[in-house]
Amino acid sequence: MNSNNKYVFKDVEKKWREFWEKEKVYVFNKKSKAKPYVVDTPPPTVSGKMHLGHAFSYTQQDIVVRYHRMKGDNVFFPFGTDDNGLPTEKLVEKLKNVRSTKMSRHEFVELCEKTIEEIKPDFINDWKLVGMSCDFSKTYSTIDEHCIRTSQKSFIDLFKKKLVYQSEDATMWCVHCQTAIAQADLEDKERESKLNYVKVEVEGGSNITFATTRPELMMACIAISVHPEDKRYKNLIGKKATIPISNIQVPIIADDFSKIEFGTGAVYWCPYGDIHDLQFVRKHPELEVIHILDKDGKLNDKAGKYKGMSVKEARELVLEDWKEAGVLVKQEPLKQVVNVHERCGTEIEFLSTKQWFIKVLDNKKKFIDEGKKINWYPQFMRLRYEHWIQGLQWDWCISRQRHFGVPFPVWYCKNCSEVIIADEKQLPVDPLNDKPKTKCKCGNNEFEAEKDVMDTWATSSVTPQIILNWVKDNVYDFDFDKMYPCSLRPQAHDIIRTWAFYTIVKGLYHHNKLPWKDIVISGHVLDPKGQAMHKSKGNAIEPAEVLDKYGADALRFWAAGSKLGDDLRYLEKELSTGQRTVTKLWNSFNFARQHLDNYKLKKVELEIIDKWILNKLNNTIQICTQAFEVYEYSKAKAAIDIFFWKDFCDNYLEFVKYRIYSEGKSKERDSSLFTLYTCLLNILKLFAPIMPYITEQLYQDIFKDKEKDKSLHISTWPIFDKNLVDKKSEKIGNEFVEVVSFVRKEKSSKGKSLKEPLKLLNCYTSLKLLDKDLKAVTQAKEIKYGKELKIEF
RNA sequence: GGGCCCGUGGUCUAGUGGAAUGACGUUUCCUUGACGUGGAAGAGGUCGCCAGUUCGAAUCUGGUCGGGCCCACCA
Repeated sequence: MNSNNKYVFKDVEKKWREFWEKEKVYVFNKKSKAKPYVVDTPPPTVSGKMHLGHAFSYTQQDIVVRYHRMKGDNVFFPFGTDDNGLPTEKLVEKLKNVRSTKMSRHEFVELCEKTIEEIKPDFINDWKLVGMSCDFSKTYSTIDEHCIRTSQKSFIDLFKKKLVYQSEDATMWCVHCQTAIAQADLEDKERESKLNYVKVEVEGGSNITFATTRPELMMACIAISVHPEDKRYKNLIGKKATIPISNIQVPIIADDFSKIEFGTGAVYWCPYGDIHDLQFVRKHPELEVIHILDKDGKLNDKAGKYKGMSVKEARELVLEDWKEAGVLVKQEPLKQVVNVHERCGTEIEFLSTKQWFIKVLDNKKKFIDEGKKINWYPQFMRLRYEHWIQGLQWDWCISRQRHFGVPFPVWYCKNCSEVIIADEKQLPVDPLNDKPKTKCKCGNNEFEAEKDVMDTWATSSVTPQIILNWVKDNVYDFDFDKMYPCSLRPQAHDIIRTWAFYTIVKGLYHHNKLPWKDIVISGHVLDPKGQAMHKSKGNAIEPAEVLDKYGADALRFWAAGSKLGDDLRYLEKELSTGQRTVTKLWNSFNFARQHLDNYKLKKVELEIIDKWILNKLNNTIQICTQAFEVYEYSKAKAAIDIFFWKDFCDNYLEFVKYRIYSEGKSKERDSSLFTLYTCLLNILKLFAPIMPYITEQLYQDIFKDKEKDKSLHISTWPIFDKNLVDKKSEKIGNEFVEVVSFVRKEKSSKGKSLKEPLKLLNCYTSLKLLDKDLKAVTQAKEIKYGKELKIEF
């Protein structure tokens, strides 16, 4: 390395990435007796390419994990991918231009497996490029045998504990994906709708007008309700109304669900138009539900002339028919918020189907109480968890009428319909290919397989069990009972209601123990205007571009700048700040190494200025350590950044140059070299979690022979050294800085160079001890000590 | 409608009771001894608004306006 040496981040990153892998620097050491620190890493959904949001949040995780590793914890930082279920199916459909509904299941599953194998290596590599210190020696996939085994064991355990049940009832249904979905899979969408007022005849010659947004369900109408206190309709309660066109006669009943003020106060009920229909039907068991909608969203036989039409088509036609019949008396525009399936944006319907559910409603209080025992960072994120639970209206529907997912370990007896659960020893099981180990209780040996697959969340909610070897198949070499729970769950805030919640549910149900001690919630990356980044909006930035232009360390430096849990805008200029920090490190260490090449660390009597900077270093170590302990990586970053750039480079290095360059051996020079060495090494360590590449390069260049650790990243985290604390030197040093900056200001305001000599400097008596330093730094020919601060050129 | 978060120089941001932090931008100056992707100095803020608590409020309380997110939504 010489002064013309430029830092080429691409070469450096590649070199150390390969080194870390070869030397197994991040591989979990099961023989270590240190305290284990297990990270329940989020398995990213395989989606072709990493996006900037990933780079952002995974970097933040990696930073805190690297701190723990250096601190001496025995870190297990696994890596897996989520690559089954609806998101994967959607991806494969898009990449291969196919529709799963138009293929055989077998064919489609094979295509999924093949496609995933094609794209996964590059996908995982993106995580390595940003410098993730995961143990990549073994990665899991949520559809591999180990995970299927774990997921199926989870199901069986819940089944035995009667925490999972099968039910045939109205459930939320996506007519596009043609599967049941869970409450957590919903998203809100505002739409312009019309409230249609329809006048219908009532027996005895009177009439009633109801208002509806869903004309298409007319053929399924089973009742009209009015508020019991509504004076307008009191005399109609109990009578029958005739729905036009269909000529169905329905009762007019009293129900306080009908609001007197909304619409006309009269509601027509066509189960299932929305969730209220369910509640209504349960309240009125005497009414028989008419199922009019098929799984594909088309109206069926019971829809009469509207049979075969989609909801949208039927809506138009019914309105036309009503208009023609003269019963559509009014239409008013209505802003309506509807629930849509988050994966495809399709408005959900309610269909009566048979599904598997995990009980959650019965234990809301327990989940909330237990949630309080987890350390949430930032703390307020716990409220999102609690509010979600409070708002839950459904048990957790885990069955999906899809193809590529973990199969239920379930058969049905062809004779008596008994549910047969697989034996735990035969997992993983595919009921379509395998058979139960024993006959049915009724003696029959013929079975029908459960064809549904599990929702991805049903599997990703057991990541702690997956990584800690609950199924004891030794894919991961752990004693589950000793290792569970994990130390940390890092994740983003949008999946608190799903991943965090479901994982807690499973942990409590299976082990009656929370899955982790800490949960750290990260934010999202936004575009420069503060909008969410979406490929479809065209404002998405690819990490590959950023890595190519600025390097991983600069990207990480940027990601470390957001406050814990906060969203962060992507402003390109902030990447160059990171890049400049890398350059500054490179240059300052480049300077220092000329003087440290043959230096051996030895104890010396320290100069006051050296004690001053070591005090600052100590404070910085303390601030960084405390910040990292509570996952406040951005505070740690700010502290080390200021220490390095302002205190160390701008001040300290300038203060000691004259001693460093002085000829021959001297106490003063030795003191400066000791301090230089100590500061530099600790700066590297403090920056190591944030910028692993440049720091490793400098460590290997300058310190490797002297410090012995094969990698900076498994060297020890700096410890606050009481012996270096010296309040008196700190005070004098601060005064010294004050005088120096006074002199700099005077020179600057006169347009003079900082090297301009001074004829005379008047300064405080307390600095008399620093006469040599002052003369060297200010270029003063003569210094007079007193109470004044004054200069003469 | 309910809840949570936020509102600090042109932009972004630190700061939960005691003289307003840093970055970017901007202006002036400084290049023989690591770095001009640098250094020094300067300009620029009624800390959204109003009221209250306090000796003292960016910080606490109440209200208000504005932005973001989550949840619920009326047939």
